[in-house]
Amino acid sequence: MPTGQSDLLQGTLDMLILKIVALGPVHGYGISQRIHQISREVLKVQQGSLYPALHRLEKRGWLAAEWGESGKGRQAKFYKLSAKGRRQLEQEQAGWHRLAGAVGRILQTES
Amino acid sequence: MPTGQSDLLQGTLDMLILKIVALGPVHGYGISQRIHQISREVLKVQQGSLYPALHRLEKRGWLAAEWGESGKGRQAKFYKLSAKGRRQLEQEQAGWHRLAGAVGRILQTES
DNA sequence: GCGTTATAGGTAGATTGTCTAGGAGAAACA
DNA sequence: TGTTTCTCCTAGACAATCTACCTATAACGC
Repeated sequence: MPTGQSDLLQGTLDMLILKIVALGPVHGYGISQRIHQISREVLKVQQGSLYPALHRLEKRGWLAAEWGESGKGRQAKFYKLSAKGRRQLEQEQAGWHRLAGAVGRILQTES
Repeated sequence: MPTGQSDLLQGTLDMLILKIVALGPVHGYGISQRIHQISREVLKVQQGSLYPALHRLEKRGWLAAEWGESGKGRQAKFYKLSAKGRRQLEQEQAGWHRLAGAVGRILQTES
């Protein structure tokens, strides 16, 4: 648990959300489920982290929200990626690979 | 810049410090230099992050400090890894691989 | 009918880690 | 003499996540 009490790597949540939404419109609850599933139960997004993050991303114009009907007959807020959000996702992915690669190099250093 | 204004991936600093110290005794200033060099200038540890982190790690018993002479004729505080610190490093490395792998799986997901 | 679980949205406050922006002193170099 | 480099440090701000809570409806077991 590098982040102490965290179920995530701090700073990656926005990128993960953008990525999931890029796969197609989803509602918030579905985003947390997909992150959990695709990560094979490794990553877990708490609701107290998820919803503030979604509002943050919408406010920055990276996501657009629309109320609709979930597959289970309930009202849900569906998010989709804006063009700005897609550019942001690309930047964040590039930054991730840069930083994760650098961390990897340090961890691999011997003697 | 996944972490916004950060030069690091939040939560990895302790692990990086433990790893560098595991390579052999070093003083704080040297740790930041080595992280910068080994990461090929990608990672940069600010002094305002470094020293609090070192004190934190020492307080937790993962590092032991001792004053000595740096190669440049100056007094410097040299850190070495304790047995507890070595175990902690192993755990943090395992956690890193778990989480970074999970993030990677999500980023690789297609359509 | 009743309680529980799952689905879906949300907020408030605390914690924590890192950053910015300072300060200090000694050595080396112009 | 002044500037850069080396080495240590702290205070306060900021941002992200967590815990803990709230609401409401559908479905299921009993």
